[in-house]
Amino acid sequence: MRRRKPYHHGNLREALLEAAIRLIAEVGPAGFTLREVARRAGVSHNAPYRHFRDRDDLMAAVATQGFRELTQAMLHAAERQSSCLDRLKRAGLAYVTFALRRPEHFTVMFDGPTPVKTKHPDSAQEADQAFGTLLSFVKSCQDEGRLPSGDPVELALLAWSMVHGIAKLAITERLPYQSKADILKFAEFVIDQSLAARA
Amino acid sequence: MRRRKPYHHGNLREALLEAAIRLIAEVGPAGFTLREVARRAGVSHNAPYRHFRDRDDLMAAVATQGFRELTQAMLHAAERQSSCLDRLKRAGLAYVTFALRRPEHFTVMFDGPTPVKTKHPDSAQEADQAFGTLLSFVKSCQDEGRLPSGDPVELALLAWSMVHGIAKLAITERLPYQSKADILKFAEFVIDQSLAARA
DNA sequence: CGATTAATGTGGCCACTGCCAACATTCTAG
DNA sequence: CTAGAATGTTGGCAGTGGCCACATTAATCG
Repeated sequence: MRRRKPYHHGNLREALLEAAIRLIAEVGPAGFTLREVARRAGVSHNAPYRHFRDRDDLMAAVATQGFRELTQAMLHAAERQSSCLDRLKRAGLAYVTFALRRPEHFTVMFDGPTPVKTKHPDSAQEADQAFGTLLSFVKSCQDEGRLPSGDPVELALLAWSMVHGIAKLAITERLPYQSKADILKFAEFVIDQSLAARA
Repeated sequence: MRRRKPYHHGNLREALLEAAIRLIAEVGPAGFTLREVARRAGVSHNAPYRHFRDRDDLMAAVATQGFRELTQAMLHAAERQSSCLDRLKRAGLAYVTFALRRPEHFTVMFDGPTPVKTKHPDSAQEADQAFGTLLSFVKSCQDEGRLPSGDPVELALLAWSMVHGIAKLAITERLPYQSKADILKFAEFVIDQSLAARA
């Protein structure tokens, strides 16, 4: 759409998104401020309104990007795994890894009560795609008879709840593990337990 | 401490807490405002500062109360269960039920990045007690040989992650279930799967 | 080309917030 | 009964989100 320096600033929208992400990383989603974002992008406090309806709209854009990255991370992690169960496991670990690497993204993606979902279809669609990725791994395991047949959605939701719980507790520092490595080890333990049960 | 009508207002602290909880229930933790709480309690916008250091301190008080209620709910649910596994299962379901009944409390309790934990020891202590309750159920199952021996903390964290993930996804409306009954049915399915695996 | 029009960025404004300081009132001790 | 502590009030400041009217630049079309 905008290949060459398009308008006044250049490409403000992208710049604002970047600035927003960095700001959230510094002060958290709560301390996040539209005006500070504008400041960092070097524009007036009102410029962002030309690209985002309001504060929440910018947040939703951050979330959208986060979901895309999450989907990619899961797909990438599952590559080159010969066993379908391994693919599922790797995807789950990638989910937790993503949360640890981008805790602010993760928070924005999942803490919004759901205004994001109703008023920002882009975000919702990317979220569905992320879940769809997990779901496809579950289905392929069922096809190979490595998971019990039954509602694949229910099983995928089980897996999702699992890794989501771990991720959320981890980034809010509720788990008694210090390093990311320890957290991932715990995640692996949990996933192995769940998968071993029905292998 | 304060049995008889103590001071000017009566007992402002309690009134503020109640007003805060109702306000959060209406507008969510984000839209929550100290001044609005004061308004609802019928006092000036600065009165709350005599009872709470700042906004976060009030939030922490809400969280503290939430953790207490959560602990009670789990203990109560586990009563009169003859099997230790049933106690564990009931406690887990009570965790999800609590989240569904008091989503605002739950959000305040677990969404804070962790300023709550460091600056508000009361809240942290009540949170530990809630986890301790879960842990005790796990331990008693191990003692009876109904759960594999091993680090009980690790198993309790597994259980916690599980129900926490379900609860969080449920109250942010990420699960494709409409009624609380359906959500609880799903939670039961998940718990049964996990427990059946190692019975 | 040149002028019109839409897209983008700016400064000013309002209501609101959290929090601080100074002051007023009421309770409790001595 | 009085001094001092506890509680509540008024006023103020800096900062925010979001609206408006205005300025400036880019894209389009005669």
